[in-house]
Amino acid sequence: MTLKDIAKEAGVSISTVSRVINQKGASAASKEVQDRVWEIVRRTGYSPNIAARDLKSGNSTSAKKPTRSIACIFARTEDPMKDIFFSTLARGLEEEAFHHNYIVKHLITFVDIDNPAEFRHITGNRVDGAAVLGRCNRQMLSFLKKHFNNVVYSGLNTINAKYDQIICDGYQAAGSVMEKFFELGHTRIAYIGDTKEENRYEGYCASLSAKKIPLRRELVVHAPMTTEGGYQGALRLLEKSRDFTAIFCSNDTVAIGALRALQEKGLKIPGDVSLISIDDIDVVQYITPLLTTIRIPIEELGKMAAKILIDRIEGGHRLPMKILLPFSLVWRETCAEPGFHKRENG
Amino acid sequence: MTLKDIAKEAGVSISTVSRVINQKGASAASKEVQDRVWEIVRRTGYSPNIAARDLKSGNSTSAKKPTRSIACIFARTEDPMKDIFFSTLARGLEEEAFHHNYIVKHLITFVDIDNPAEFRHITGNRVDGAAVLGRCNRQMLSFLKKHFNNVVYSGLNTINAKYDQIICDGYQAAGSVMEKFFELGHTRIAYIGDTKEENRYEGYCASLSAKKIPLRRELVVHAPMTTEGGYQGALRLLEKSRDFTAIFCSNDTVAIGALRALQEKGLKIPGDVSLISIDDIDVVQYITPLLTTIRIPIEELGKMAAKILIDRIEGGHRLPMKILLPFSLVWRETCAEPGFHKRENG
DNA sequence: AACATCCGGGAAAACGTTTGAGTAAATAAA
DNA sequence: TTTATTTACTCAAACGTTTTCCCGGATGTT
Repeated sequence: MTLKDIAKEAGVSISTVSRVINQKGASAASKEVQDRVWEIVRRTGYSPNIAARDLKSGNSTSAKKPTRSIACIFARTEDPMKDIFFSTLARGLEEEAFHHNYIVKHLITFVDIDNPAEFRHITGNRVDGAAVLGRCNRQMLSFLKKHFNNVVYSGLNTINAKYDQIICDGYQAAGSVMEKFFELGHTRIAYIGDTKEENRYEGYCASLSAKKIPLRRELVVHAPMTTEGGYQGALRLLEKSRDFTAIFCSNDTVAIGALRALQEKGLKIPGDVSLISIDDIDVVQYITPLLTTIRIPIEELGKMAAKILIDRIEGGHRLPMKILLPFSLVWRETCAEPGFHKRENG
Repeated sequence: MTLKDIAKEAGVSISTVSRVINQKGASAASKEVQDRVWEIVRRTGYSPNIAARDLKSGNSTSAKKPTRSIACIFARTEDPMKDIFFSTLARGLEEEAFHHNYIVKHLITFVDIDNPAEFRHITGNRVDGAAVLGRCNRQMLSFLKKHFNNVVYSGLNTINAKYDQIICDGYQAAGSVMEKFFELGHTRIAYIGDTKEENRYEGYCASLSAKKIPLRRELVVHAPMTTEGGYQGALRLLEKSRDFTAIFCSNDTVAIGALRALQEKGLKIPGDVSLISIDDIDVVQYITPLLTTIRIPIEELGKMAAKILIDRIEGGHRLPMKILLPFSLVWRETCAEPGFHKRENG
């Protein structure tokens, strides 16, 4: 079904049909013609060819007419638990976008964010801007910038200063975690999580070095930031060394996995080992023991990302901006002073 | 940047540029011309206008040329925990689709699945078919059918037989839950969850009636299927009556919320009340007590949905098919015989 | 020498819209 | 009555591709 078909059937010109459908101005068409056209539209289930429409109205080129839609890009992990973080972020984004009358298109890369095939997938979309969530390398970023023009990053890592970024600083958050550990008297602190291009790991290292505590390789295990990663990571850690009183997990998901491994090995949390992580995703309130973690205002991060992206799209600002949202440690049950258990029992 | 611009700059015709870029056959162009064109393409960062391309190649109309992409449609809830179910389903879908060299576009409706504005959002996409997840009314379904032609539903509810559906029967699952309760000696069984157009509630009612147990209105509470819904639902249930020994929660998310409410009110699970739910989402293995629940093969559901949808797209079958995947009760810690505690202690 | 074949390349017709310019009739203003 | 204005349309030109048909020349075959 095309406008031509409708026009023929209604006995009017294509332009008339187009104008009826798009309600252009007052002198659209007579009531009679309008009714005839709409009847056909409804009966045949006609819906306009968006490619043609976009092509004509310039929606397809660089940035003539806005689409009032933004892309939300992130890489799907293999871990449902980890998706909670992204879901929450995405919800914030959607909510704020909706509030501005924007639509968000979810461009979820499946296999690999570096995969050129994924690029094609992403390129296929026409949006006014893109928000990229979680993790993103320079290559991807510059690609997105070139293609979508307006880009904002949201997550825990600081990225190249030429992009808008709304972040909760993982480096500083890690610092807070370590400081809390130090404050409680811990010095032998292990790390489980990603160690590559990861703010949080850098924060861990920096905190140790600021305290003149040497970094012990046997206390850091590189693991994917998933429950399985946390589980296996903790197991590997225990194999390498037991000489630690605290573990810093790079996120809640890792912590949840690690917790399970530790418990299976008969360790008491926080009796034998204290544990702090980062994120405060929704589920941590329902697991036992309740995770002591750094609260990231995830939904706010998403909302702010939408706000900044839309502001940029609409020309509100031109200079790249970096917005920092605050975090806070929420004290729950997985953390105590070293030797806490013994003293309590003795 | 358009083909015309490149053509002008390279001193060749538009057709030649197009051919070079699309690598058509052997007689594309001389090495010399190819190099010249590619140089300009790279330098200017040209990328083809997809609207024009789609329009021309018929990708925009009904179903001439396949896009090798499918839509994944579901309604975003306000609860991150509930999203786990959909994430898992979506991952299965993505994985299988990827395996068939299809791309999945995520069309997440935000506000309301019945909202016409959402329809526009969805209509904007060109895909070969659509998989709709979780919940879906007839109106939406027929709309999708009309627009996307190939539609498959996946979830726990049986839908109109004229659509492909790959489901895990919530009605029967509810029956299994109730049977288990009966087997353990429970007769006063409460229900928390959605009661409208919901298989699971129907299963609850049917099981009671099969056992000649009258349905007691004070033991069923209608609640949104979220943690908050489960929490509030359990609270309301306790206000209305305490005369029950077991609760059937319509999904894990509700169960997790309910569990919290019950524990806050000082009830022992499973000592004072037994609890069974449905889904077996990933997190239930990490909460305390471990949920006894019906295991739905969520990821399989997604995979099968992709498989069937793609088969239909490629003309593999024409008749609507209903595929049932098996479920199984996984026994964990929230369920026991009534009076279990007393006997154990005495 | 005559013929077919192949190869690099061009002209132009679509694809389904939107929209500015134009027109004939009806109505309003002079 | 004539002239302006509105109403209700139609025509046709774009938008940026892809693709079919064409052509001139080089090469190969009788």
